[in-house]
Amino acid sequence: MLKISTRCRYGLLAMVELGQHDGQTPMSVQDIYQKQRIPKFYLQQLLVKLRRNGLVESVRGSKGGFVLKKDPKQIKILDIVKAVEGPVQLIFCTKKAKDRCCRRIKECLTRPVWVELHEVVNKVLSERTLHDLTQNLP
Amino acid sequence: MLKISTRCRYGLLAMVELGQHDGQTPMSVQDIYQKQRIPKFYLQQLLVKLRRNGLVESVRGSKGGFVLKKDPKQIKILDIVKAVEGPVQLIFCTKKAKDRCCRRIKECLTRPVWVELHEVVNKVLSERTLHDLTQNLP
DNA sequence: CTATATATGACTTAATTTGTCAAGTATTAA
DNA sequence: TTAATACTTGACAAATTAAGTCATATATAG
Repeated sequence: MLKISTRCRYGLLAMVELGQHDGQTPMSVQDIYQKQRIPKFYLQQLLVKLRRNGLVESVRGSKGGFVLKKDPKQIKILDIVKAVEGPVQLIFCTKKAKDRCCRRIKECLTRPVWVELHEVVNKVLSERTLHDLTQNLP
Repeated sequence: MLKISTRCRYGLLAMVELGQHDGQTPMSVQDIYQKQRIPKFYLQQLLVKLRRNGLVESVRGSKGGFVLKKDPKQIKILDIVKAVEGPVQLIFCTKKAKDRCCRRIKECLTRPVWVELHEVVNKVLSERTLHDLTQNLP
């Protein structure tokens, strides 16, 4: 429970790798694989998701690969997590989805903690950027 | 990823139910089931875990059931979560288990976010108590 | 004694995660 | 143009974890 999935870890690792790279020439899956030893086919899948979510750009053909699409300062960690995993929903009774829960009063007595957790996690993930990680700044 | 498991939700629901109860006479699995509709056999398992972790006391035999073992103010939500699920480890490279990770330098560039998440989650769970929930206080 | 409860551990079933593969399409260096 | 390189897609399989059930044993109030 509440474990960071490999999808997330790998996804962030790949992004950090791209962030460390020159920013001009594309890095191929092979390149990233050689640095991080993330299973190649799996990594590829994740990169596709990152591309579809506008975080990286792909360059096809020989010498192709992937490049960050934005300034690392503009890339929230939350964006990366969402890209590879979908929205971070610790519970299904946030404000937006309130109708899906709380039919029983007692259940709602437990809700505040989960909501607080949900908020605090989303806060951290949306305050930190890729830049924070590649620059070793707080 | 990062979803609250039913074990946690059920476990906390059961504890809240016990917290709402008179605190003297035991509540049977059946009683809790009737309030919360948590699958009976599953609930039982969870209660056994809560007992083994010193959060509830069991009274066997007719009119038996479960009672909170401590003052709700002394019961951290984290205790409950740990009881039903084991330690909350978002990642496996916290200070204590540092040796199990970070063999690759780059991987550690991603570590700070996960550590921060880990800490923030554990903080919330250990600051909130059962009493906070049953009393609707912040 | 008996009805009611918990205790325990094994066992299913379902869902999710993680990872692989194959066949195809696109691009470019040479 | 061609060979090499790389991305695209969707299906699939293995492994792990979560969720839920059951049978049997043990304890106790009345």
